[in-house]
Amino acid sequence: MSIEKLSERKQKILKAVVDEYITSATPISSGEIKSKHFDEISSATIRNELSALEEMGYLIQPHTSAGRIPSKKAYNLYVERFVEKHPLSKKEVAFIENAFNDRFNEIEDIVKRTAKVISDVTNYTSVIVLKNINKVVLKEIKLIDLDEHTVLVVIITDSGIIRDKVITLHNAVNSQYIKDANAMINKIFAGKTVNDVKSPDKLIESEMREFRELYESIIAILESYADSCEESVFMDGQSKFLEYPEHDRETTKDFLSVVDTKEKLAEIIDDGTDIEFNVKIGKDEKGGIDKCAIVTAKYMLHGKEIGHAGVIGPERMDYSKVMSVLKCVSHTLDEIIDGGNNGKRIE
Amino acid sequence: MSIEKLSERKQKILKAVVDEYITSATPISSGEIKSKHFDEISSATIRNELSALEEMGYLIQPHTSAGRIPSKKAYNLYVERFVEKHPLSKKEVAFIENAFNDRFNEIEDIVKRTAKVISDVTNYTSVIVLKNINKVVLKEIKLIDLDEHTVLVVIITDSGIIRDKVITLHNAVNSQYIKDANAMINKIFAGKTVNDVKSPDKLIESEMREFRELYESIIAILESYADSCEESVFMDGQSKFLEYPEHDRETTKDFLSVVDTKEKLAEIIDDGTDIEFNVKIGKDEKGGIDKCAIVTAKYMLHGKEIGHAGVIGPERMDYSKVMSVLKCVSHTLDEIIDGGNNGKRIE
DNA sequence: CGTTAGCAATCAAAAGGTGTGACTGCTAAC
DNA sequence: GTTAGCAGTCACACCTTTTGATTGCTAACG
Repeated sequence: MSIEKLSERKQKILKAVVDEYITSATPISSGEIKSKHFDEISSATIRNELSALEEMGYLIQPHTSAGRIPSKKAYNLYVERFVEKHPLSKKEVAFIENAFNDRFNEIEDIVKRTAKVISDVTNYTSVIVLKNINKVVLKEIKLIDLDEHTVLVVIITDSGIIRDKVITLHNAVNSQYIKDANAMINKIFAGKTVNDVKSPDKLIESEMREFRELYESIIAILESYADSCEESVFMDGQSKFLEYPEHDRETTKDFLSVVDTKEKLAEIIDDGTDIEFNVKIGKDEKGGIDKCAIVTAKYMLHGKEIGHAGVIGPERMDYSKVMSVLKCVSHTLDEIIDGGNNGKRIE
Repeated sequence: MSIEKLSERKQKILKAVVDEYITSATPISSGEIKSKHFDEISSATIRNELSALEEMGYLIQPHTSAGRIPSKKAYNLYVERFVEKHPLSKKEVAFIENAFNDRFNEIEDIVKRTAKVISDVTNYTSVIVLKNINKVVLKEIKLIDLDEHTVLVVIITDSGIIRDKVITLHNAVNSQYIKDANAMINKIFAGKTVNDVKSPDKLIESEMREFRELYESIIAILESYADSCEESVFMDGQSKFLEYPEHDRETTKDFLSVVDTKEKLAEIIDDGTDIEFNVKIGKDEKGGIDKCAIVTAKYMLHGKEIGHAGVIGPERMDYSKVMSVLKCVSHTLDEIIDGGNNGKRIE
């Protein structure tokens, strides 16, 4: 799999095969390439080159009398070398911008729209995974006594995301008790990550014995918070998966079982590597879906990673377009959020 | 489609056809019925009866030399008349009880488990829709000033479900301002439904002009709250859909496009009718999925409807089992929640 | 030596033909 | 009303043939 030296012409021919296959999904013949890309050389010459490319593992012949289709190796090379800037049409850019050009309420709403717009413009299934919140740092925990048996717990993190829950205590408590508990809890939790807090140590437990019931409830809330955040996965355009004929029953089943467990999906979309774009072609030990390509992009906000957006489609997906769309959506989001219009109408 | 008088024997034969078809998914012949259900009468007689049932629209013959398959009409009759109590095996009941016999944190967690257990035991795709919260009555809105530009808004409803959000104000405010605003807001909102509040009238707007920014933010939160609650849909076992051979490409696409838009799905699962079980067979003007049956059950808690749970499978689904499972899960949930162990380990 | 034309070889996919078996519908007798 | 018996039907499986696209090879060409 080292970088073999491919002659200029071989590269051009290989690119031609992939380009053609992306749109036609049928094996590409030497004649087709000649007529559409290389009218100056004969089909026989192209045949020789194709034969060599097959030898090198870039092309596959389904059967002797068929044209060639690209191998995974070819797609990987294609993504690495041949994906050029795909200028989106004015219509497409307008469509993307328009999608956000409307009142929106909160993060969830924005994310849903983002998923929808990506799926609509690319015509593939889109997935968005919000960053695992376990790494978020707790800023403050507020306890507010509603009455003597119920307390409202509000969790505030450094990213401003909060969660709350009303808990019911078996023993009656008063305001002072709550204040004391609050001080103690903040002393322990403030500045820690949700993950740190999830597995409390014995020492803390003994310190908190006075507020045992309250303390345990808070731990439970944090756990549930961490759990629920782990799975903030949004999808759109699932039904588009079946618009591609190579997605047969088996592949669709595979796709659905990945989609079914959000954790698996999140792992695939956000695989921990720190690069802008990631392309996974086919299925390997580390997951993926057979006969499918998954293109993911890291989404940033104010220099911080906020999540990953991805697209699931056939191996022969329109990589340039997908990448351009992911980039354009990212840009648009940036501008809108930076506009500070959070929660207001954009005008 | 009126209730035609079917002789006892016709009914028995029709039931036999449906029962057989549910397990075999192949057209049922007269001989099969004779050997498995009616050894006392001849296949010729059964043929005559089958012929009559076909005439009446209960059965369909894919072609002259094939057996018969049930029509939608047959399924509807079957569900109405022949679905008997299907005693779940001890293993199944234990499995269901076990699923909840563990620490769980909050409503979302319970719902996810419920979806999973229903899908696992029935082997169909499960869907749970939590009741549209728009009908929930607002009990109180609490404003808590965090600092002079940020206020925490907490919404408390009669079902104890709350939501909160930190809002940022452009103009600095003090505690007294917040207190006044809080009083005013409660005067207006308390006792109303979220839906009522979503479209405020002019009069209120003029009353609130002093607190305009705050007021508008709260309306926005309520709207977003209503929106997000409308879509509390949970699914499990999507990939099981393809385990049924009659679910071809077209049907799967249909299924996925319903699943794709949670609103559509929610509408199908919770169609507003006030009956315990609802069975939708095939697709009609009011939605549904072609070649599929959707069985839904109303889930109650303390006499109040909390949502609907449903199962999506082939038309020939095991209706008795599905209904029994839905009932059993409902029971188990009831017991666990009534145990008051909300947020604690069950022992 | 790379390139090319020409041509036989290959093979999937489509089209056509045949047999088989599982049913039914009908008829006539019970 | 029920039944046995039998002819009729038709999907399905299997095979063969045809078609057409495409290749690989070879020999000639510049």
